[in-house]
Amino acid sequence: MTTETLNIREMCDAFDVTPRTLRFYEAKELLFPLREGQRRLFTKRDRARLKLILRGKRFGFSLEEIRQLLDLYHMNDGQEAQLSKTYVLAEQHLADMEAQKAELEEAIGELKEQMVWGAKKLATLANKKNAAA
Amino acid sequence: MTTETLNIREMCDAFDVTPRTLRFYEAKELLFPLREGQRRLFTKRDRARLKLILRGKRFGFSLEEIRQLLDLYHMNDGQEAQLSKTYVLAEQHLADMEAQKAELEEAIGELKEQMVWGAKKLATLANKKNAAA
DNA sequence: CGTTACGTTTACGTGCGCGTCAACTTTGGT
DNA sequence: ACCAAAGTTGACGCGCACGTAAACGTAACG
Repeated sequence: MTTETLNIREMCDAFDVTPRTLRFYEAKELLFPLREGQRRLFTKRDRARLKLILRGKRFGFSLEEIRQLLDLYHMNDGQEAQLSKTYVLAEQHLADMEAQKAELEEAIGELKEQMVWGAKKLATLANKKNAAA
Repeated sequence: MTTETLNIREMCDAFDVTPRTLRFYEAKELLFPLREGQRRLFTKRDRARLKLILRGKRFGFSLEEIRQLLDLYHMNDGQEAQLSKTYVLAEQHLADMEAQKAELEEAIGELKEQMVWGAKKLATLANKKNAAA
């Protein structure tokens, strides 16, 4: 094994975030790096979680929402109550994401239409310039 | 024509936002309501823009990014330089949105997998309870 | 043994997207 | 004429997601 764990700098470089961000996420209980003395060691688990965190952010979820979602990807030892609660949460998130996907597709379609329109407008302007020359 | 323009309350009800939000968007030059005395009158144009604003927010764009995007849907009278600049911006936004769509699909797939896993776990726990009874 | 590099905690600062008064004008109803 | 409802402009406040500076630890290198 080359690098079982990453120190904070390696972690930052790997995910293009700042140390502050990683410490902040730890304080918010989104990450749980090991400690070597007082230094943080980020495990494979932390890397998987961070990937999901950054993805969630891109989808517009708050860190608190993401924290709850992360539990789903960590349903190892939970009791049934906790587990099914997490499951329900995941269902809602899934619904949100599929709604967002639908809206995104609609928005992409509309934006493309507008761009076709803009392209035509640009073409006519270019023609006028040529005609004037 | 029944209601050519909406006052602030009607606008709020129509889009489920607060007056503060509408005034804030106007201050940020995202909306340009007419004035009847000092009161705002929101036109069809404002309604179209607000719809796009709220959509943009759901996709995680900042108000400033949205403001620039809105110009595309308003390419009426611009000069060629401005227009082609806006077009380039739109291309980037489109690329962003399609990337987001791809990632969203991936995320949906992964989440579904995890949920299948969670469902199985829940099933085994339910079985154990029945067996104990 | 110093100092340089990297990491740590603590704490205050910042930009965004509004919320929430306060004080005032304008309008419609009785 | 009066009052309440609705709207207006400041101005300050707040939660989130970090940025940033200060003061300190420690490990390694020359």
